[in-house]
Amino acid sequence: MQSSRLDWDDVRVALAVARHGTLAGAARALGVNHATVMRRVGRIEAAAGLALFDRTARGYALAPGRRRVLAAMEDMERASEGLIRALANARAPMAGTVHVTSTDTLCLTVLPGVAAEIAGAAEGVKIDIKAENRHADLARLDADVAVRPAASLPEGLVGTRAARMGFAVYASPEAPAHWLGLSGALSRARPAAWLAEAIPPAQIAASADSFLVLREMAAAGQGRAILPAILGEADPRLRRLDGAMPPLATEIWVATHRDLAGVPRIRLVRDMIAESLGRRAAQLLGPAAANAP
Amino acid sequence: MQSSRLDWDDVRVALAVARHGTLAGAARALGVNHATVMRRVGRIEAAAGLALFDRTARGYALAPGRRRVLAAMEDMERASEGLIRALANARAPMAGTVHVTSTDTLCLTVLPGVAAEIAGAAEGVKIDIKAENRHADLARLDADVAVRPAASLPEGLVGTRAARMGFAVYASPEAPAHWLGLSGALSRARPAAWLAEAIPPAQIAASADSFLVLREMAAAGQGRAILPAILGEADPRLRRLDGAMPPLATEIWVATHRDLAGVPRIRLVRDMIAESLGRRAAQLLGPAAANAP
DNA sequence: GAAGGTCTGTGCAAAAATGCAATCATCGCG
DNA sequence: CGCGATGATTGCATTTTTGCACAGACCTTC
Repeated sequence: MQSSRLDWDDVRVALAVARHGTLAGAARALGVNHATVMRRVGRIEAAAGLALFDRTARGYALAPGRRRVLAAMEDMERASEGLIRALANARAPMAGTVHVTSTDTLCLTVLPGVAAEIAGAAEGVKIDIKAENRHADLARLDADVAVRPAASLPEGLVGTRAARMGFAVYASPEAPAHWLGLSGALSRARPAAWLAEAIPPAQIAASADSFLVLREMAAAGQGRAILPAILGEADPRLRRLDGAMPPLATEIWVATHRDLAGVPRIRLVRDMIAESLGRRAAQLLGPAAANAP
Repeated sequence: MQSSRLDWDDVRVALAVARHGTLAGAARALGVNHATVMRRVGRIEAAAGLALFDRTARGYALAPGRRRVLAAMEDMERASEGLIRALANARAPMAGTVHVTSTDTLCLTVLPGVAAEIAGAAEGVKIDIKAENRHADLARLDADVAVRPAASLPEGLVGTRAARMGFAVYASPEAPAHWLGLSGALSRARPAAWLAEAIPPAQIAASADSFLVLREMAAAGQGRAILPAILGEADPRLRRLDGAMPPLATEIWVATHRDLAGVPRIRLVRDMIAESLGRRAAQLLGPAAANAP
């Protein structure tokens, strides 16, 4: 093709180099010779009229000031993944409903956006979201896909850690001194363990088994609530109290029953949810819990 | 590279074939031989495991049921354009503020989204939006970029027709019989001309010089208002009255003063606004005005 | 400080992609 | 119905790309 125009496929190798930091590593990942990778990086830089990498004897490092360029290349990668999904769907059209269960927090924040993405990618696949704060249904699994903050994955389920949910303490600006407790299903969550240790029961004014309810209680000035960052940060009525609790976070698992993992449409939905959550990782983790356990 | 994996650059040629409908036409557009185009289409179909085109002796037609695939390929193209912009910006970093003027309707609907896109693409470029319903400032141009519904472009400005703004009649469900008029700067708009012809002045209950004000008046049940589809469709308080007015639409121009058209950051903003408006063309035109003059 | 490993960079031969030109099919038009 | 135009397809020569092998640089480890 023409020498001056940007070869889209070169973007893929530039991305691999940016990720691995070396020509050799990128070459292994791509399954080609490292000389090829070097020449194609040289070609894309020539086409771009600009150096993308700093070359050292130890590897290729992304040149300073190229973050936006890298982000644009990642956009292309995402688009290519969307194309691959569209092709898979055209090859073997999927249809049917996939039942997704998650906590009420996630069902009201990120999952609707994911559902819209899926509707755009696979014509016949509908997703049905069921908010369910109990953990028990993970084993019974009357849903096809479960999206759950949890320390580990129960036996019989397969899935991935897609992101981490960060927690922080939030309260209305009047800043009451007492706390709001976590009851019911929430009492197994990681923040509940800290609360039980650090805060004497006398300081707990009220409690609830839903972060959404806790958020409203906190906004009404009833106390300090431990909330997922994604809930607390978005609420203008609340302020984050940074020193009140050490950074805390939990893995978010996206899982299906082992027997269902092979069903194409279920697999598609699981993968898209995991990918979409990964894209929102920073938002889910929040500013306070960057280095939490 | 590997034969089974999707070559991103092949997506570009598949897109060209889908657009031109023939191998030869796509080859001309890409500046390569048609034999190359044919072999690369064959390759991407092999990699996809699926035929994308129906081959006839008259050309290549997109196979039925491939609309989603085409849309995904267009997503990739958009991402590649974003990459090219990011590269241009990295090559010659732009900085400074671009002043954009438009009608209050557009300033409140599509332009904020566009501004966010620009902020994501070019680090140092800020955009300042000024709502101004008068047309006079097009000639003086105390802004850098003007986004205006108008029949034609005044002398001294250069730009493109980016989309079309469709109009329809909206009213609250109580459906009053009388109308709301267009005054001030709006009296030059195309819907005003129809209103002056078709509706006797006695039937006009009130008027305003802003579609936003007219929308509120209509929502309050004060009469039937001619509104841009993008305003009327999004408002749950309003219903569209389809037979009340023939389909009507106006070109939306995205323009700069000729002397400023060469300034890189201004050119960038103008092009991104035009592209972004084009992406929202259906939304701007609305369901009623598909075949309006 | 030598040895082993990893990495970049570069000739050279093999493989693949491309351009060219010829052929065949189809459509529109006089 | 023949004629010209447009376009797909295919064989072949050429150009480009890739893989391979090797050299040199740098780091880690013993």
